[in-house]
Amino acid sequence: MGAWVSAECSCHSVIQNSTFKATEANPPVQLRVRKRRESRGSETDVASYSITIDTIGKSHLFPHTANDRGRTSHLHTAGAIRQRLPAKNVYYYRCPDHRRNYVMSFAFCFDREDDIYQFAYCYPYTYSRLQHYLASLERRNLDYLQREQLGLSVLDGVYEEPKWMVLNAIASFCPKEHNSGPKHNLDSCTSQQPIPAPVRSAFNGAEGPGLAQKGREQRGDVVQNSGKNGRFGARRLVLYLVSQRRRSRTHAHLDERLSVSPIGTGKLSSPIPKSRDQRAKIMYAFVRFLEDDMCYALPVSDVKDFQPVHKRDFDDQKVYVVLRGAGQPAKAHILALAESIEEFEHSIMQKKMKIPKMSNRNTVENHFGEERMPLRHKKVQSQEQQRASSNSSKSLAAVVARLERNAVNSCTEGEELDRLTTEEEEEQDEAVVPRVLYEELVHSYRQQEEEMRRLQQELERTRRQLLQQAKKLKEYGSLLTEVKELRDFNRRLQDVLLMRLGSEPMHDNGTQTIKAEVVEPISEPQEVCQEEANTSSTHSPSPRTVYTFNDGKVHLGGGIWVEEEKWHQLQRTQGDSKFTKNLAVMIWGTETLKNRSVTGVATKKKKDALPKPPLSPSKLKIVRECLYDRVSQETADSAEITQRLSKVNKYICEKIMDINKSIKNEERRESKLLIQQTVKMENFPYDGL
DNA sequence: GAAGGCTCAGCCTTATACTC
DNA sequence: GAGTATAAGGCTGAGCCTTC
Repeated sequence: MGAWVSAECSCHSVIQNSTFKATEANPPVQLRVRKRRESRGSETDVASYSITIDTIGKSHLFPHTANDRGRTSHLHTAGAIRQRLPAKNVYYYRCPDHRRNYVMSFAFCFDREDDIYQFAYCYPYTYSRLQHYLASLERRNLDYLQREQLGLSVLDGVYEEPKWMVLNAIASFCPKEHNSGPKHNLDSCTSQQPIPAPVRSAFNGAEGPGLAQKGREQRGDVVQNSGKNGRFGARRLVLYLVSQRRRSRTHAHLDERLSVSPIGTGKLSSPIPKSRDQRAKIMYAFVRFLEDDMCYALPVSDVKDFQPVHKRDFDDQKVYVVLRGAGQPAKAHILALAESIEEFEHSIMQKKMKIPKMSNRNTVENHFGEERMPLRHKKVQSQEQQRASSNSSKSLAAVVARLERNAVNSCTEGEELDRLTTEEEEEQDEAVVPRVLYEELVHSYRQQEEEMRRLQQELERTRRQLLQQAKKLKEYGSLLTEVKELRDFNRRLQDVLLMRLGSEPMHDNGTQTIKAEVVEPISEPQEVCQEEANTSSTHSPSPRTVYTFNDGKVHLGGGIWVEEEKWHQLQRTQGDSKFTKNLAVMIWGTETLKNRSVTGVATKKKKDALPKPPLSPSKLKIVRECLYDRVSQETADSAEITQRLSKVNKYICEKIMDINKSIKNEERRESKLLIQQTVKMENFPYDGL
């Protein structure tokens, strides 16, 4: 079919206000109707349509509406007969054809194409809940409220006992946009709002003994006008209380019982029978004049157009015209009614009657010399101010906390009815929150708390991971620094090695150098390392030498200086062994060497031998470097160089043993010489003889 | 000055113990 | 098992002295 449906919505549609109301121009929620290819038996003319509401998100649903099966059961249709759509025919699901948006779909058969069908997505308000609320209203003992049994409805052979309130007529006074259900109607009826209060007074007075003629005249107009604006009249409200299955019968019964026509078209029977004796007893009114806030107890006859029926038959918000002093009329509020002045005094002394503060002007004394600030008035005032200031910024947590507090209070009271009573009383001061909404808010709050805990745990875990990463990064930085140092050290070593390998003698311009004296001249010039410049002034500058000559000494490196002459002699020695041994004697001397070993390891040949102190590794290094310089000048074979250098320790060890051997031989020679001299001395006398 | 003998530093071998 | 450090002993040759 593919046409838009004029889906008129009631004001208590779940989709707030008019969002559910589809129009052809700009449908906020699209109702797409598609004719189904089916028929109901022989009634082929009856069209069956599949109605789909596009992009209706979960936020549009009642909290408990969408169950686990994704269905909703609170769709209603109001055509000729108002009925509830079966849950099995209503579907709520994600539709792939609508980009996986939520879609509500239900099938419906339009019996008559010329009729107007209204679909309403209503918030459920159960009969039991309504009964509880009515009970709580009864306990408030409102003078303008009376509840009585109106009639019985037939429901499958079982007679219900619906009760009806005369306030149903006033329910229609509320504007359409505020009429969101039976409970709201009742709230509106029983409140002190500008519209219900005078109407209520007029209504009570119209059929009751205290109704003024003017009020009687106004009643019909007000009711009639309100009935035009209101969506649900009295009869519609009745429909909430009785069974729908016997609507016509029950309705007729109610009409008969009420003896009324539809609201605004006929007269109402007296819903609140009042005793004239009760009215007759009201003799005095305690009033406060607006002009000076003075309070007086005056006869009710001084109040213009005021004939109270009972002690609370007045509107404390209404401004009455009261004859004051010498018959001068003045505007005043009625604070209380009593049979006598003594009763006023007694009530004030017993603090049963509170005198509200009328204005913010300076303190004034009332007739009794007392000034009282009614607690309730003060509470309401402060709450209104607080509500006005913080209503917009009220957080979800605060709302939930309040709801939880109310729930706890209600649970401690035990009885459900008491809880409802308490709730209804509180509802006068605070916004009413449905229980389903409360439960949803609590559930949402719990979920958010859980989510917050989870996020906090995740945050803590992430923080620990960051700390570990930072620690690893720090370790990595130190390792990186160490690697860099090692790399630099290795590079330096490589440079030194390359320098050693590339340091060749040296002169190519005829200038004699030190090494040229001891080694054979090399035909080709080679690069020399200029790592250490020759600062000696006694020799011709040789950029190829690696040793520093200064003041007759040669610096071998590591702070080791040797005599230049001895160094020259050393260069003339042949063989690695002699070179190494002589260099060792030059560096350490024989006196040091005879008491040392190369590595400090004790000899194994003698079990009780004590280890001799080792030679300095740095000086050993110098010896090796000198030998390396020498060998590298003779050969470029690294293997040979390595092999020859590996004998440095051995050479030095041999030198040490040779020294010791020499010493021993010397001792032996001395001893032998001594023996020989002794022998000569012993033989001398014989020779002389 | 030449030849021979002696001395001893240097070198090599061997043995031992230890480490890798 | 290979390599190393240490010690001891033997071999060699240069150097010195003596002798011729």
